[in-house]
Formats: sequence, C-alpha cells, structure tokens
Amino acid sequence: MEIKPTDSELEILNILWENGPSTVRDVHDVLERSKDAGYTTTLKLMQIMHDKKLLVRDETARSHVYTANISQQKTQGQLVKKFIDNVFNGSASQLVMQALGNHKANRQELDEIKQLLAEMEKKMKNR
Amino acid sequence: MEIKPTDSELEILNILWENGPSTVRDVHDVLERSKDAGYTTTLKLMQIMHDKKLLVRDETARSHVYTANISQQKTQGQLVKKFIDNVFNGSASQLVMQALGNHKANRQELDEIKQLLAEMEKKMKNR
DNA sequence: TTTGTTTTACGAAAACCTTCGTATGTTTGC
DNA sequence: GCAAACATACGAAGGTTTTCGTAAAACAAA
Repeated sequence: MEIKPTDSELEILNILWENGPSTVRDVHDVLERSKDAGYTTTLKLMQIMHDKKLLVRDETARSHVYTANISQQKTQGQLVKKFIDNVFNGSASQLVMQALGNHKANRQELDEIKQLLAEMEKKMKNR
Repeated sequence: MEIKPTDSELEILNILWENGPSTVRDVHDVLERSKDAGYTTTLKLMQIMHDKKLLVRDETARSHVYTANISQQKTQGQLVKKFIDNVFNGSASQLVMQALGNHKANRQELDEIKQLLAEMEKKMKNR
C-alpha cells in the first residue's frame, strides 16, 4: 500500500496527529496561523483526503469530525525510505550525516541518538 | 534562492551528478533501465530543466551536452531541510532516529556517524 | 543523391494539486 | 419566525508536471 501525501496534505495530517480528531474548522484555525488560505480550501482538501482514505470522518454531527487514517510512524517511515532512495540513492547514513551536519541538535537530542547508536552496535555484536 | 526539483528532475540530476556531463541520449539510456519512458519525454524534461537553470548545456555539437547547474551537496541540504520541516516539524534528530531505526547501517557507516557525533559534542563543550 | 537515423523544438493532452466561488442546507440568537 | 452565521458539496479555474506525437533540421550510409 503506497502512501504519498502531498505537502498540503501532510500539513493537515500533522495537525490531526498532534491534536487528535478535529473538525475542518479546528484544522483551519491552526492552519491559518501559518498560512493564508480560505476555509473552503481546507474543507476541499480534507474532503479529497477522505476520498483517498487518508482520513476517516464521523458524520454524526453537522460538523464532521476527521481523524487521520494512517499512523504517523508508518507514514514517516515510508516517506523517509522514499526520500533516501530519491535523494541519497538508498544510503541512510548519508542522510543522517547531512541532517546532523546542517542542523544543530541540542544536548538531549544528541544523547538520544548516541543511545540509539549504542543499541545498534550491541545488536551487531550479538550476531 | 529556492531549489525544488521534482522527483523526475531529481532522477536526472542524480544521473548527471554520477556520470558527469551527458547528452540526452546518455541520460535516457540510464533512465530506461529503471523506468519506462519515451526518448522525447526525457528530452523535454531536460529542456525544461535548462529553462529553469537547473542544467546548463553545451550546444556546440548537434547532440547538446548537459551538466547539472546546482551542486549535489547544496541540493541535498535544502531538500533535507525542507523534508525535516514538512515531515518532522523541524526536528532533525527525529529524522535521524527514523532513518537509523528502520535502515540498518553497516559498521563503517556507524563509525562515521559516531565520529560526527563526537565532533559535534566537542563543539558544544567549547562554548 | 536518396533513404533512413538521430536530434532538437514545439504544441498539446492528460493527470494532479491548489484555490476559490457559489449553491444549499443547518443551526443559533434575537 | 427570521436573519445572520456556519457547514457541506461541488464545479471549475489556474498552475504544474509528465507524457508523447509530429515536424524540421542535421547527419550517415547506401
């Protein structure tokens, strides 16, 4: 099952993942803070995402309540995989180098990454 | 200066970065191995990329010779930045975790990343 | 020279994404 | 009840990307 949300769709998915089930109005209010778009634009986008099964909705109330129908984890995973293939010819570590090199991570983030690396090393030895 | 090649354009850029200056025929032959597209499609794409200044070309010979006009480094950097913003709300380390978690890097790659991490830590302390 | 191959240029169709206007129906508050 | 506010549905315009057919020019070989 291929997942490839567009940039606009990703914006909406991010809001839904963050805030949980929301109406078009809810999403639009968040979107409006960073973007300039009409209400019906957001509505239309979410309707199309519903058609594409990216969202499910509860039509009980007049204001439909939308929920993301794909997990953030899985979506990010697929997008990263595709990105690595397209941009780094399949080399994950090259992507990591780029990401770490250009963006300064803070102490906590560095510690988390170090820990992950340590775990990966352990797994490699145990084989 | 905003750079945002499409996926198709990126395929061509990757070939040019890999192989150096090439004719449309050269690029198309490579492309054909992994994709199914007509020659004029590749031609048109490269002409458009030329219009967009993504490529430069030498028209001396009948078969024009195209060269990438943006560096792989810089392009990857911009794409990673945009990707992190869109998909991981700006958190580079989250991307790193995803990339490292799902794709298994080999020993050498792990070492390179460890070294990079060490350097970043050193820089943090010296401040 | 003539025929066939290769190349560029160009137009246009098809698909997709984004945006918005308008119609229509529902709800709320006075 | 009625006007104002709010919601959905829908069509269509405008933009971009991808694809391909066709024409014209350059070249190669017989």
